[in-house]
Amino acid sequence: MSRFGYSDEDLWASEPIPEVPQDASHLVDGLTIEQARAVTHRDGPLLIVAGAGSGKTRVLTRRIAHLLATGDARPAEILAITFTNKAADEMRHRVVDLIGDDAKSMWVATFHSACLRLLRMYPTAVGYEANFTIYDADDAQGLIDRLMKERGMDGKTPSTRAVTAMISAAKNRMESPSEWAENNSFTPRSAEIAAVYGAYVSELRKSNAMDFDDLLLNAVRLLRDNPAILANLQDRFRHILVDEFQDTNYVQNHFVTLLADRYRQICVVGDSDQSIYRFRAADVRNILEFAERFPDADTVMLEENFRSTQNILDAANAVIRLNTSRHPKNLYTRRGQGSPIVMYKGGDEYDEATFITREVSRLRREENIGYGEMAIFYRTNAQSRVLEEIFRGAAIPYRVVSGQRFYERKEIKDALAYARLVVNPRDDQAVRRVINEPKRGVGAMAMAKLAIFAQERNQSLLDAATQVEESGLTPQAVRGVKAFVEIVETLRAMNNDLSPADMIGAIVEQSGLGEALRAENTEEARGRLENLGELASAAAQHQSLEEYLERMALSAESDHLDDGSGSVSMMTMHVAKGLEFEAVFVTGLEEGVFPHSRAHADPDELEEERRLCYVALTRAKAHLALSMAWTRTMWGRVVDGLPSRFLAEIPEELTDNRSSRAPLRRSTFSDDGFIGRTTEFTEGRAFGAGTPPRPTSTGAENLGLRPGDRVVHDRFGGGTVMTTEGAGAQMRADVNFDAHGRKKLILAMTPLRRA
DNA sequence: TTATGGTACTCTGGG
DNA sequence: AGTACCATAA
Repeated sequence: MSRFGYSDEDLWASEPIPEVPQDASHLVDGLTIEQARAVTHRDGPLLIVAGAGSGKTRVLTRRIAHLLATGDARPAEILAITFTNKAADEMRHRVVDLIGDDAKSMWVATFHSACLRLLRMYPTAVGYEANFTIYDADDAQGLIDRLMKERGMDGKTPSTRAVTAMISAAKNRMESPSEWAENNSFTPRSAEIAAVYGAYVSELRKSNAMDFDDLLLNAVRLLRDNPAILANLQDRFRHILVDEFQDTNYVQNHFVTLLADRYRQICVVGDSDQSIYRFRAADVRNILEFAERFPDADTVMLEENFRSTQNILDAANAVIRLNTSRHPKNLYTRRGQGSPIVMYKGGDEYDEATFITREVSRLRREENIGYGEMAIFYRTNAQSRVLEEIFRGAAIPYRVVSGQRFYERKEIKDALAYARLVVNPRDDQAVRRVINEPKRGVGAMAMAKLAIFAQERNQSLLDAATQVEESGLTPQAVRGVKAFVEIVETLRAMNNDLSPADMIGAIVEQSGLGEALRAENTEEARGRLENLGELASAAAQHQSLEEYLERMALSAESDHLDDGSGSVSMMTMHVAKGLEFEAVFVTGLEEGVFPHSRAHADPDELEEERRLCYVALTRAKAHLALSMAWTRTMWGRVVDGLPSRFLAEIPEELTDNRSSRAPLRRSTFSDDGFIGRTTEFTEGRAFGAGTPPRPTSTGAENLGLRPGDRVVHDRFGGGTVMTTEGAGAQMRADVNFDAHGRKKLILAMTPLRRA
């Protein structure tokens, strides 16, 4: 058994085939006819079109159990692919519950971890050493940024971000740098971008490292270019099941198709309406065209929803119906109409959050719904802060299910960078990360010189660093580099004798990270130390540092989420996919927030936002509330918002408008455009009853304002226009007020005149 | 040359 | 409200 925890013998271990197949009939108990068809279908490709809440996971797990119980498959012949580790774990547990421990030798994994496992078994077939490490998104972007700057690109146009995204997209389409250049000749600076892409690829190889995209890409290369290995794996994985197939991209589809090509025992499950990973190169066509790729495929449609009330389904259907590229479906439920969908339009995000705490308490009190059965969704992570603040104030237990991985915290990444060097001394990005962490006098200049020195000698950074005396660095820098080399070598020697947990401890102490944090003596530093302690305890569960490292690299924080535990869950709508809650709150339903402003100019993006909305709404079993805020602080500035189009798309008869008539928090009126007219709205007007509190225009949008113009605001006084955008009723201006700072205002709502 | 404090810029989304 | 980048002091 290798230190990575996988081996060939492991893969080929023979298993006894049950002499007498177990009785499998109980595995279709309680299923609908269509579900049972999906479970018992044999011989040939199968597409399961599974609407939201149609019992998809149940069908998948029953199908696997059924394959095993009937003796049609041995556990070792099954490869089941999901998108999250959490889904994989759950599926494995549920199958084990159904048919027992035999099932443990199945491969139930995410695309990334399945590919990684294969690559660890055959690294040399794709030109890697077995101890390759994984570059996370930060490492990748950092490397690309450096390569761009070396080529005189300043990282502005195109931005490092944009180039990183282009390279990732190219990899996911399996385009080489030269192919990319050909296909993108109209992209500004395409030749330079292609050069960066090419250099990026070779840097990764030189460092014996792969990025996330490489895991998929190299796995496909492994299969495509090594017929013997492919044949072996096809024999091994005779039964392939893929969950969330609508979110697969070109490489993933390729991977699955190669493996399934021989025996064609492939079952894919998905719902085109829930495809929300376009930004990750997911291609809905993979599911829409599955039947063309496998002409002998059978299709099962699961249209009965077992999760939500009809009101919730009607609302979700009303929104998704407006998309054009989809398989029309007709979701129905036998659960009855249910309670209406609650709508709330708050003055600002604090008011919105306060409404949610009130409603959470009411649901708990009157409907007897536990906190653990409630969830709050938002479009972007930044929106969680105010919600957390208000929940803390209301003393309601909550937890944020962060999309951010635990290991993205700085201290964790630093410790893991040392660990990566222990495993793979050629990991240059890890050297760059921690050679001066904690500070040992090796700054940017020293690092640049060391890199040139290494390049001249065609060595990795760490190898070059061992001969730093010859590099011509300043004495201070030489001392620092030598100390660093010493630390890494000590740690490498220790790795043979220490457990993973002790290794993390040794890393923290030997590197000086621990001491630096203790010296800081702040609350924050103590928190970071605690995180490092957590890292060590988590490592205790693993065989080796190597194995732990890769588990960390591919794990999301949401994977470690235990269920319920009596707290209200807060998460992005993307994280929410696949989950369900008794009560769901969807927040921030404002144009520009949700749908995100990025989608306004792009119909495809808008369709994706709509699918995201569909996903969010269909998470709710019994209670659904939608809310927005008329003003919201974003980027530290107060911004006016208009209700999301999604709100208007939901038929009014399904809803119950609970917008507050109570006097709003002062902050609502202290910072935005309609101050000074509050009496006009508060006297007898149903503010918040579903209409904007500003029936007429102030006329400020017709002043023809341009940057540099001086203006006077009823309350904020004099100011200078910085920028304007839009026109007519939608026209906004960014004004820098002499006494009140910068505000972003919708002019039609703003009591503003020329100075 | 490196460490540090102030200013600019950004916030989709995740393995 | 953070974080990245840049000018300035040590």
